[in-house]
Formats: sequence, C-alpha cells, structure tokens
Amino acid sequence: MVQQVDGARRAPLNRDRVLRAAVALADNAGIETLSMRNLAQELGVVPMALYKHVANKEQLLDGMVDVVVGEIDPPVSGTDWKVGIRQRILSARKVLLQHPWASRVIESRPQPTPVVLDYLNSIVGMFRAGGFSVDLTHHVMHVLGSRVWGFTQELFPASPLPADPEKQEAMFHEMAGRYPHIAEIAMAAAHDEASVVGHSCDDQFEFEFAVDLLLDGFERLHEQGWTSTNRS
Amino acid sequence: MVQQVDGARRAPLNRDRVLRAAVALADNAGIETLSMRNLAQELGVVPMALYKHVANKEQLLDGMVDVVVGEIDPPVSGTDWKVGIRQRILSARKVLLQHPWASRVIESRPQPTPVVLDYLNSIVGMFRAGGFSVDLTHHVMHVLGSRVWGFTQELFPASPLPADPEKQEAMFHEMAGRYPHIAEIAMAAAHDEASVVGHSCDDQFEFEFAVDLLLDGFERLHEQGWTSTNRS
DNA sequence: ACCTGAACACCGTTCAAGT
DNA sequence: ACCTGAACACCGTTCAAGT
Repeated sequence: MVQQVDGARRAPLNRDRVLRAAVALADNAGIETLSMRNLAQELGVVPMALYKHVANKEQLLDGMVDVVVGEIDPPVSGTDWKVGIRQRILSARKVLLQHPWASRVIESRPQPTPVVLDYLNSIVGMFRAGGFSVDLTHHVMHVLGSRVWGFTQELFPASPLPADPEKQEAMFHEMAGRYPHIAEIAMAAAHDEASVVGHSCDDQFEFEFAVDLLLDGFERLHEQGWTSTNRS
Repeated sequence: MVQQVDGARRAPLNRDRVLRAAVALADNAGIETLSMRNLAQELGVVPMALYKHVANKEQLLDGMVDVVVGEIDPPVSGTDWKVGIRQRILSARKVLLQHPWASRVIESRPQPTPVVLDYLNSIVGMFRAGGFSVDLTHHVMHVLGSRVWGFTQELFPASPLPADPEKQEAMFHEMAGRYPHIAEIAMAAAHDEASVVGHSCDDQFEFEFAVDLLLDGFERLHEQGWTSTNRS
C-alpha cells in the first residue's frame, strides 16, 4: 500500500488519461520535454506502466494527434464548398495554435490514424459536394498540403531580437547589406505594426491570404472544367 | 602511432569533410542513423574529435543543410520572373530528391544560416526584378512556403502495401467503406498508372501542378495591381 | 596546448524476477 | 497473471586526466 506517493487517490490509468496528460505536458513544458519517463512521473506512475496503454512512443504521438484533431469543429452543413472548407481550415488553425507542438508532430507521423483519415475524408467530401471532379479534387488536396491542418511552413521563424537596441541596429544593417531583398520586405512589414525583422508578420493574415489565393485558384479551375488531360 | 586503425592515411579532419561525411551517412543509412558517435566512427575518429569542427549536433545539421542548398542551380539570368523562379524551384526539388532527409531537416532548423538566407534573398530578388511590389512579394513568399525548397508536405505518405493481394483487397474494401472520398480519389489516380492506394501519385506532377497554380495566382494579383490596402 | 577516455544525465524499451 | 525494478543499448555533451 505504498503506491500513492502524493497521498491523493489517483483515478486508474487508461489510454485517454495518458493521452490527455501527454497533450497537457507538451502544451505546458514543450514537446522536447515529453518523454515516456517524464510523462510517467507526471502521472505518478512507473514508466513501464504506460506501456499497458500505448504500445510505444510512436503510438503515444499518434494518440496525441488524434486528441488535437478531435478538437477541430465539425463541418458546417448547408454552406458553399468554399466558405465551408475555409471555415473548417480556420478552425483547424485555431486548434493548432493552442498546441504549438502539434504541427510538427502531425508532419512526423509516418502513417495516418483513422481519426486523421476521417478529417481528410471529410474535406475531400466537401470538394466533391461542391461539384469538383474526382480528378481535380485529388490535385487540389495535394496543393493544399499541410494547410488543411491550419499551418504553413514558416520560412523565417520568428527569432527573438537582441534586447540591446544598438545590437538590433547592427543586426539590421548587416541584413540590409547581405540580404537586401529580404531586408526590404521585412522593413515594409515592420512598418505596418511598429515591429522589426522576425516579428513583423501577421501570421493570421498570411495564412488567410494563402488559403484564399488557393481556394480562388481552385474555383477558377473548377469553373473552367479543368481535367488532367485538358490542362488549361 | 596507433591512431590509424584501418591502415589508410586519413586526410586531416576539417569542417567540410565532417559535413560531407554527415550528408553521405544520412543519404546512405538514413537520418535516424546519423549520430555524433556513428559519424565519428565513419570518419575513423573519436566522437569528441568532431566537436573541434562543429559546436554541437545542431550546427552539424545546419552545415548539412548548407551543403544541400549549395547544390541548387544558380539563377538563370535573362528570363521572365515566372520561368526563372519555376526553374530555380524545380532545381531545388531535384536536389532535395537526392537527399530525402533534407526537407525534414530544413524544416527543423530554428534559425536560417547565411547560405539559406542567400537562397531566399535571391528568390525574393527575382520577384522584385519581375516588377512585384515589396508588399506583394512579401506575401507570395509566405504562400510559397516550403515549396521554395522543392517539397510539399505529403498528406498521404506512401505506405508499403501488404504483398499478399488478398490482404490488399481487404484493405481496399475497408478504405472504401470508412473513407469513401479518399478511396475515390485514390482509385482514380491508381487508374492512370496500374498502381494502388498510397503508391498512386505522380509526385512530380503534383508538385508542378501546385507551383504553377501558385505562380499563376501570383501573376494575376501582380497584373491586377494588388496591394494589401486594396484587396481584390 | 591539445587530445581523448571516462563519465554524466539522459533516452525508449526489454526482460526477468518478484508478488 | 500482473506489475515493475533493473538492465540494455543507445544518445549528446562535459570534464578532467593524460600526453
């Protein structure tokens, strides 16, 4: 009778509790802190106890992705394909922003889980319901890529700037000298919001801009009756 | 005089030799096999000897990315922005396909190296030379995202099918039942090339389709005189 | 001053011993 | 039959001892 170290009676471990604890740990402490050992400790359990509920760490990560994907809003029925898909993707984005580790983990999964396939299947279905051909739907899904999950690969990850304004200035000058074109667009963006290189982008605007450009492109191809043999 | 275990006189270690050996090891044995210890062994050297040439494993990965990015063709001068950028990106793709680990490693870098910034700077410069506004260039770079490196996030990673054709059939039926829309597009693609779910996509076609859709969209915005305050 | 073996603080997971 | 401590086979990196 020494199994409860911290006095509180613990609910019996199950897969769901393990996954939720893993998500919480990744949210709070970062994905790099998530180890089977740390997770076990968090749950007041010996590391090997986890292996009763998840086969290994890979399955743990799969399960964590399922938890996150489960938070995405269900499709809104009775809407145009374009606004419906747009809403769904922006809902996915909202969820992803609450779990900053999730985009990276989604990308790392070698095999999609049923939950992931369900989500993708429903998005595919929304294009089909909007009248898209099987062929075109296939290709636009590829074009959407990871954006169906609400994220974009960041080309210029936001890097914390040196606090010292003098060093900031030096850094900026070096940028402008070596990478004039990058400096130019960074400058222009910074203008908008009293900000500087690296902190300058309104990520939500960039994301919506990209999604809308893609959806508009898809619409145009659809209206033109695009087929893979009749490439216009 | 016992330092040369394998008899052959080894060239003195330097950063370049370390990076090239790391790239070769990742190419041949997979990125998961690349450890400081394995790399050292490959070079006939004690693990700690590597730390004279790279500060740590993160810097090693940065250096490996630089080697790969260095293989991308320089810009072809005297062309239209659209074909120039298209060529450059397809060249990047060719390089990336020779180093399957590289896309994942590029994505994982928290800070871009000078070599990476040079490449991005040159792409930005190609848009600017094509007459794109600073503003529009900024946003289209975000839309391009990881595609400037020649890769797309795969939504359905090619999964090896069970060799047993009976199991294949069972798998297919389950797919068609649970994920009818996915099954439908997978089926259609498979039709084209006597292939099956998961092996069905012509990745090069999908990539070029996406890049062309994006470049066409960019061109349209440019011609329409798009600005972020005058969103059409 | 340079080089490097041993050690440290971790991993995920196996396995056999204990209940 | 179930549970779990110790052990295994790894990591990246520090550090002190050896030359």
